[in-house]
Amino acid sequence: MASVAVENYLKSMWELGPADVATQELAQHLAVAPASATRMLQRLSERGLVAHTPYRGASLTTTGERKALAVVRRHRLLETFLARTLKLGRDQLHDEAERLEHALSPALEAAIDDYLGNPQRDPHGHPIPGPQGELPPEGDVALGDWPLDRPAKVSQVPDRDVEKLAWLEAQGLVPGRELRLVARDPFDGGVTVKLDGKLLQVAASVADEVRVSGEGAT
Amino acid sequence: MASVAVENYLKSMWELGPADVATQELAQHLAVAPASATRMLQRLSERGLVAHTPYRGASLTTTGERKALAVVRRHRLLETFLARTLKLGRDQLHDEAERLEHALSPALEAAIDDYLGNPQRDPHGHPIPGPQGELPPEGDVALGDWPLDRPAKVSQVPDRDVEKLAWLEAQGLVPGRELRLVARDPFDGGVTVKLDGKLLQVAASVADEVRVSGEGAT
DNA sequence: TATAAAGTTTAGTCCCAGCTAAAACTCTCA
DNA sequence: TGAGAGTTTTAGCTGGGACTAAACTTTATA
Ligand SMILES: [Mn+2]
Ligand SMILES: [Mn+2]
Ligand SMILES: [Mn+2]
Ligand SMILES: [Mn+2]
Repeated sequence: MASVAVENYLKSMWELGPADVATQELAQHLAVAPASATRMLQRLSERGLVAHTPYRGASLTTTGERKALAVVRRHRLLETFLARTLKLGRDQLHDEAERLEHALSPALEAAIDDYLGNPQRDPHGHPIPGPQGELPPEGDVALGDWPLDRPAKVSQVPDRDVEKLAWLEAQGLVPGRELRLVARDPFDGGVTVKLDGKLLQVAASVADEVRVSGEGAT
Repeated sequence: MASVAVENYLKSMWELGPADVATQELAQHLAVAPASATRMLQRLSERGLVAHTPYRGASLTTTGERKALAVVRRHRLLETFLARTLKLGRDQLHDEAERLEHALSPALEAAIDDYLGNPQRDPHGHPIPGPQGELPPEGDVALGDWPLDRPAKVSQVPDRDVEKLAWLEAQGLVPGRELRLVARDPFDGGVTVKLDGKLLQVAASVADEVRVSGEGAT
């Protein structure tokens, strides 16, 4: 029903939301000219998928969000499926899923979900929306915001940025890994963590994209 | 590089070739108006993928055939992959592969090929072209053309027609199955086969789409 | 508070790929 | 051989989705 372009716009809107998204931000995220984003927002608004206030920004309607979550679900199921079957590394998953997500029938989506045993998270630790878009509130917190000395477990790593992902992988900072914060740079938000007895400097830009939780941490 | 539409046209040209393909035949195969097929043939001709003689028909150039075989390879690898991992039935494979085949990167194609152990045939028994489009000549022969009483093994079944496929499956007429021809209708080309001691009437339209070979048949 | 800068939308084009209707071609057969 | 039937191409239109340049709003700054 929805074209590849429409699905991509909706997914971007969801990723940048839920607050009003600026035309320019959306355009940048999709590597498209601002004028193109405006045109599309008008079409999406026409179709009731987006609420657009000219010059002010746009946000997903309930219908739009439901469709966006369907794309996110397919994306994350595919990442999980490719990792499980083909043993692809975390840094190879995103780009493949980015294209395949638009070619998955409901039947195949269900078959994959079934095969994987209804997984709750993808290999980056991102939660997988349910068949109707259900997404339980998760208590994960940005690494930079975790209190000092409290044991934590890595729950989410970024999926888009292959550079960061490779570095995290090399340092062993992957979902499931336990660590503690030993220091926080008060200016730029960078942190020093201890994992496996070793100290590691994590830049603010990276710490922003890694999420942790206290669940199951010793 | 090539759009979904272009890839589909090339694949259809290959399936209908190698002789000159009529505009109408191509259009029908793609469920498109003849005028649309003409337009596309002109564009493909412009790009050197097709040799088109107005009012006479068109055929793939070497470059065009190479690209077509790349699509066929992805299609058949995907069918094999989905069957192996998700245990999808032979009748569920084609439609899914039809869309996914356009979203497969060279890296993922290679990973799947590797995972499957470089399969030579897909679940319908169709040969899978190699990475460079290599397709060894195969000696399989239409079921209707097989001599009487000589043992044969089913090597290929159709993939597009879910009806026929379901019937074949129900009768046990699947790749690998051994059988003998016991009679041939001289008028319409239908045949009677014996498999597992039981006799079975096979209509000409079905017998045309099933291929057999003598290899490994007792 | 006026004006400049930044952000957004409109206007005008382009390409792709589909459609219908009309014109052109080819083939067959009387 | 020359209609008429069938096939193919051309002509003209549509919609999706991209672009640049120009116009318009909003926001920031002097
Ligand atoms: Mn991803
Ligand atoms: Mn992910
Ligand atoms: Mn197929
Ligand atoms: Mn097949």
